[in-house]
Amino acid sequence: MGQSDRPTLADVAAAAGVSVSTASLAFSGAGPVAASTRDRVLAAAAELGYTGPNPIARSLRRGRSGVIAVVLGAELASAFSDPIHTGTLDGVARELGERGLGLLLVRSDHFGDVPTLVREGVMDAAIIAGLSDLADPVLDALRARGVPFVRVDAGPQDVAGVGIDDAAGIVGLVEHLRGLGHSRIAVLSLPLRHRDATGLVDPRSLGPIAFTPTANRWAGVRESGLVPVAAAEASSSVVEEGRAAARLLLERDDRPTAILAFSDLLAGGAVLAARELGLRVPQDVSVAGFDGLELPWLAPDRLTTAVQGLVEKGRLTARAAAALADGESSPLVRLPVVLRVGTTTGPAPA
Amino acid sequence: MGQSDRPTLADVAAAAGVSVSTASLAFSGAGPVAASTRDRVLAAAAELGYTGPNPIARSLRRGRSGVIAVVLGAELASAFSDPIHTGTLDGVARELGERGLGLLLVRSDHFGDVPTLVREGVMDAAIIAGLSDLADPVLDALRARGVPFVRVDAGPQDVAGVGIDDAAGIVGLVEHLRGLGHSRIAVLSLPLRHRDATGLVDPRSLGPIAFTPTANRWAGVRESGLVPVAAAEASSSVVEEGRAAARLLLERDDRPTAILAFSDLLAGGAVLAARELGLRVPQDVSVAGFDGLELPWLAPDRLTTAVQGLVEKGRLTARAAAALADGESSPLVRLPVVLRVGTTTGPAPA
DNA sequence: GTGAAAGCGCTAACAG
DNA sequence: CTGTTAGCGCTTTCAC
Repeated sequence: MGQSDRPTLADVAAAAGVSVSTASLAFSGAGPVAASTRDRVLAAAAELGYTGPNPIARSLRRGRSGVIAVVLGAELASAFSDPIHTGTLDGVARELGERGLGLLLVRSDHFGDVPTLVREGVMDAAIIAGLSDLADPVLDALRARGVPFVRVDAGPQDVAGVGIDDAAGIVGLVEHLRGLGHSRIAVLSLPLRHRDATGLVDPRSLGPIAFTPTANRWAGVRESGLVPVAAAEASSSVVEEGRAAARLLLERDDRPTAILAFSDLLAGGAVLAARELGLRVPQDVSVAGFDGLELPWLAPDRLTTAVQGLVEKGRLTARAAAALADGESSPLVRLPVVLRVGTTTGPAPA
Repeated sequence: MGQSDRPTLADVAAAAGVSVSTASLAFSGAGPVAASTRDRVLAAAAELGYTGPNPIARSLRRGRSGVIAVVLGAELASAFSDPIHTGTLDGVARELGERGLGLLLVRSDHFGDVPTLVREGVMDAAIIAGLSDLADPVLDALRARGVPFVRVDAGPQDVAGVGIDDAAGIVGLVEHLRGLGHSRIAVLSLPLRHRDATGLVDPRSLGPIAFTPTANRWAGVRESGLVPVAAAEASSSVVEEGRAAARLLLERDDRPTAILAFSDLLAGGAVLAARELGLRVPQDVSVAGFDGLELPWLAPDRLTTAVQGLVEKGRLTARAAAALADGESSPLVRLPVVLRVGTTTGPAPA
């Protein structure tokens, strides 16, 4: 069953009594071939069990592989378990699949070496998801190879790529909470830096922020003019850490009347924490999230959140990467987010 | 920044004043080269910005691509959102990454055409996840190409591949429930067939089962000697459908004292359904799942479940695929599952 | 230790 | 419409 003894185009051509180039045309359709000739070639191919041109040889000849790499920076140690990543990845996979482009999936541990595949893998372009630093060695390796790339969640430094309008989303949420009369609002932040632990932070002096979405969302907080009464950082965007961080916020003496969480998983954790502390949501405390996930386990509650189109973001990113692979340039796209009011936010308690 | 005008090994060889073959050896280390010569070659390479042999040309020459395809049968319309799939995929990605093998991710819609990538993508072997039918056109296409493949969750028909001991897991769960005094046990099944709707089913006449894990788990039910008092089928393994299906079971006149769900997501939904109906878990009704997921949102409860090693399953599958790519054969492996008793099962009510 | 030569399987000019 | 020719960039015998 090895791949070694498969027939080649030359075999097919010989069997059909035509030249290799004609046989090639019969398969690619990229040139005039008499119908009868083509049929003869295809018949010979079927006879020999030839299933089509060897894609590697084709790639070598064409100078293009038709493969886009997706590099997952697994600082979360869980790129696959974060619905934000998988949602985007789904969009990427759909778009590339429809275009007949291959998707080479590469895990990068970020704290380890540059993956072999980044240095030697076959790819025409790359999509970078979840790496925080423009000076990342992975990016350096790609630059050295001359492999163009786009970043998901493009930061302010980027001139190309796809991102969402984080800041506007946060501003919308803050306005929503203010409209409900909330003045004591706490922020439950996504991680600020690698390896940070879950804990309270001072919202007035955060220090440098390593992750673009986190930075963008804090920018939204500033833009909205909100001065949080308190802030906590979760070590990663998972329910457990959201619960732990929210607990720190809710056990303070000056308990906030609303928690603005930077992700829906964190917000979901905050709702659980509130319930555990005997607080009613939203009567005693309102909770808002970000991303627009469906969290069926929160039922009958539904999160108030800023909805981003994950699949769409993935598709656009894939399209950008395909453009780069074609030698075209692609613009910086910033997708809008839409406020979705659920049942977890309500009027501020008196 | 195109890939087109990159230096080749010939350029490097010329610059270093050696032959191409020597330059090749300097990079691959697969032959005797004087240290001084090698240094000269590497210096010339650095000078020219040559980052190493073109992987496509190397593949063509070697007749191997170093790429393993992972075909996701997306009958769930959600291969990425099911933690079972992503967990396995994570294991596959880790193992292949460590071996320097590429992972070509291919989505297959199952009801559409065979994806172009399955027919033309570059791969030495393939891993099939989530396709139900051995006669699937995707598998036919791979066979025609001579691409060897392994299936995740290998069925009884398979002679190779990796699976888990579903039946033993179910038997263990049934024994656990029986040990607690339960005699009225209902089954909350994974989908039996494509496009089935969520609803009650007759456990004594299920008809043909299209999905291997579902079939294997029902086999476990039979093996345990359990005659369920009722059964419901969920249209997919998600919390919502588990909730809906469990509701149907719990609203019956002869309410079961325990629900045995075929997946943790379904079980989680069942816990929610019970709570909504004012039933205490486990005092009024016990719920057991399967898979061993962590569901932090169920806190403070923890599911009683049969734990499978998802990452390990992925790693073994990848190892099997790598063996196939090397022309070796690989055995059928069936991984054990381990009963984990949580807080959602307890003594049967009097 | 190093070089020359052959060729992996295919496509794209270019002639005819 | 079809055939001839020339590589794509590399690895690998095989001589020297």
